[in-house]
Formats: sequence, C-alpha cells, structure tokens
Amino acid sequence: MARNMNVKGCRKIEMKKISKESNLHVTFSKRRNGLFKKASELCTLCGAQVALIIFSPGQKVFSFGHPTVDFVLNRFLTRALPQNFSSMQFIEANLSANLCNLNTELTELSELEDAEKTRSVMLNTLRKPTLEKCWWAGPMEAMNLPQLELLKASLEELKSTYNLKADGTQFHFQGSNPGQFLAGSSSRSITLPQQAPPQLSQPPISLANQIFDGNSLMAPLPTGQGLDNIRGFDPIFY
Amino acid sequence: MARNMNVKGCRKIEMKKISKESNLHVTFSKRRNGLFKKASELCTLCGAQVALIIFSPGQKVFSFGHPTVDFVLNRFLTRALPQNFSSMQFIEANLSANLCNLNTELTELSELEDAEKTRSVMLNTLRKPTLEKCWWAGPMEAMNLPQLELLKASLEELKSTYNLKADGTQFHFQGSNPGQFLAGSSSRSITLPQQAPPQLSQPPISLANQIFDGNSLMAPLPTGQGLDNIRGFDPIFY
DNA sequence: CAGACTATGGTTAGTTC
DNA sequence: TGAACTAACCATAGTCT
Repeated sequence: MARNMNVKGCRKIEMKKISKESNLHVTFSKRRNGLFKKASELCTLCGAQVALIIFSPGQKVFSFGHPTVDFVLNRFLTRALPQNFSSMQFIEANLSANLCNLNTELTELSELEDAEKTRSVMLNTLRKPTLEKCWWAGPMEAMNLPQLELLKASLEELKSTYNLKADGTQFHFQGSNPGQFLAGSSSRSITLPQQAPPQLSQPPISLANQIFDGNSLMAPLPTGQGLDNIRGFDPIFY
Repeated sequence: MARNMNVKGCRKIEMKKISKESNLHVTFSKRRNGLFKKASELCTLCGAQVALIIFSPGQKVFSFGHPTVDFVLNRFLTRALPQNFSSMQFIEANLSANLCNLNTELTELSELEDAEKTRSVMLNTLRKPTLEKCWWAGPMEAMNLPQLELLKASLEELKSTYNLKADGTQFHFQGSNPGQFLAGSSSRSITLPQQAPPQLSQPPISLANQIFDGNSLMAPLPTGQGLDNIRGFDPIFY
C-alpha cells in the first residue's frame, strides 16, 4: 500500500561521498551487506576463496572470508611476500609462513601416508594368505597328523606326475581328488591348487576387494564448511 | 536488435557451484568485476576503507584495495587487533594452538610414516625371496633341466625325511638346498602376481611449487596508490 | 575469450512506520 | 534503530558474434 504516491523510489545517486550522515550510515550498512552477500555468492557459485575487509567510516571493522579471512590472508601474504616485503614488516611473517609450510607438509605427508597404507594393505594381502597357506613350508614338527598325511599324499602324487612329465607325456591333472600342488600355466601368475584340506582353507580374499576395503576405510572428506564467515567487530554500533 | 526472440535473458540461478566450467569462468569474471565495482562504490560513497582479495578457482589472485590492499591489511592485522584486545587474544591463542597442533600432527605423521616405511621394507623383504624362490611353483614346462633335477632330488629327500618323521625321528632339513618348495594348498585358487604391486603412491605435488609458479605469473606491480587499486595477477585469462 | 545484447532478477535510495 | 515498502536502477545468465 503506497502511503505516499509521491514516493521517489530509487534514484540514481551521484558517485561521490554522501554528505548527509544519517543517509551515509544507512547506505553503508545496506551496501556492506550487499557486498558480503555478493562475495559469498561468488564463493558458492565459483568456488573462489575470498577475503573482504571493510573499515567503516566510524572505524569499525567488518570482515568476510571463505574459507576464512585468515586463510585467504595467509595465502595472499605468503604469495605476495617477496614482492611486498615492506608491508610484511608489520605482521608476523614467520607465523604465516610457518603455518602455510606446515599445512603444505601436512598435506604431503598425509598423501604419503595414504599411499603407504594402501601399499601395506596390498602387501599384507599378498603375504598373509601365503604364509597361512604355507603351513607345509614350515618345520614338520609343527604339522598335525592330517597335514602330514596330506603332505605325503601330495608328494606322492607330485612324484608320479613328475615322472610322467619326465617321460615327455602330456600332463593333466585328473581324478576326483587332484589334491595336487603345482598347477597353473600362466607366465605371470601362480595358480594354486583347486582343492585342499578343508580345515585349512580360507575363503579366498580378493585382492581387489581388499584394497577397496582399505580405501573405504578412509573417512570421506567433508566438502563443505560454513560458507559465510562474516566477522564484525562491534557491528552493532558502527 | 534481437537476433533471437527465444533469448532467455537472466534467469534466477541456483546458489550452488556452477558445474559447467565455461559458464563458471564467465560468471566468475562478471561477478568479480561486479564485486570490485561495488566495493569501490562503497569506498566512494561512504569513505570506507576496503580490502578485497579473491582467489579464482584457477588459483589466480585478484585484489582490490582502498586506499591500498596493503594499507588495509596492515590496519587489519595490527591496529585492528589491539582495538579489540579480547578478540586479539583469542585469535592469537588460536594461531598458537593451531601451530602447536600442526607441529604435533606433523611429528606424529612423520613417525607414522617412518613406521610404515620400515614395515614396507620388512614386508618386501619377506615377500621378495618367497616369490623368487618359488620358481618350482610354476608350471613344469617352464623349468629348465637343472631345476627339474633339483626338484626331483628335493622331492626325494623330502619324502625320505618325511618317512623318517613319520617314524618319530627328529627331523631337520640338511644339505645344500633345503628347498622349501611346495607352494600352496588351498581350497580354491588364488592368483599371486609375481610382480610388485602397482605403485599407487605418486610424488606429492608440492604446494610450495605451485605457489612459486603462481608467483612467477604475477606481473611486476607498481605499488599503486590510486584511488581504485585493482590488482589482478594474470588478469588476461579469467 | 572478450563484447554485445536482452530479459529478468536483484539491489537499493528514499521514505514511512 | 530497524523494518518495510516502492520504484527505479543495476547486475547478470544465457546466448550469439
């Protein structure tokens, strides 16, 4: 409802300092908020990192930063350091640089650690089943009776097939209980026997799955954080 | 002149990161300029002092400052803090704590990394000879004559010792070639890659280098004191 | 990739409550 | 002091050049 039809509405304003102080205050407040909003939109839309610091005419400070004023300032000051060394006299250059370097190192180390962990998982995956399934490679004293019997049978079968092989005969495993070691024909992989004592068998562990599981242990990275980090010192009375 | 009456014009856009990269670049450019303009208007109209630093998604830096970025930053980093002593104390404490925490984390990570490396070496040491000494586990066709003979001898020796063992005799491997063969007996076949697992770790990209490269892109800047002090590193490409 | 263009949507100066 | 309102001005998404 228009209380007054003579309302002027928005007029184009001259780009010069507002003289009327009350108007200036209002305008400052509105435009400051508009600026903050625009800055935050830029961050959201484009993934930019922004620091915005405003000293009001009343000498109050308002700041906005994404992800953080300090973060952006550190980044900016660290970059600008060689070129604006004089301006760095006033701030704790060492602190900023240290912080930045530490962050860098931290990142690198984290990456390294992740890689090492992945590698460990792979190596463990390789090693574990091998060791577990090589009970026969250990000292015989450690074997139990079924294992010993199995070993004997296997050895005998191996010997016979070996003899066959020595005769130049084409060899294939056959029979209901192949129980044989030494199978496989790929040049790049060793295929282990298809049947074996049930009590020793373990569910086959897929290397790929294992690695995937290892990766899945990594915490998903939270992508977002508080977007609007608006900071105002004494924003109430400006 | 409307070339196309289907022109959509400006539509309300969702406040989320723009996915289409070309659009993102254009939008970033436009909005960045708009932000600079607004900031400068705020300075002109209200006599405010403003510093605005923007890192583009492409890691370029743009900055605006009145009277100067450095001036405002200095004021913010030095004078602004004493003005709000409690805030300053809080911030300083935070920084110190951060530094401390980062150092702690760094130390821990370094130790972890060392441990992981040691473990890797150990695992590799365990794995390597095992694989290398498993030539007899491959297909017989791939064996050469000496290997076959060795295998035969080993098998026979093993059999005899096995028989001894079955008699309750104390057993030790002996001879020049204990030959710990017999690779595996599992219920199902697993495939062991003979080669080292693919190296997942990549040389971490040094953030410091990126920053350094970024610096090299910066145009040598005069420390302008002009009213509008807009600064863009590599402003040619968005 | 920068400009031009245009239809919208958003911002805001000035006012009143 | 701040909120609401209004009309005007301004910014800009999408498109084309």
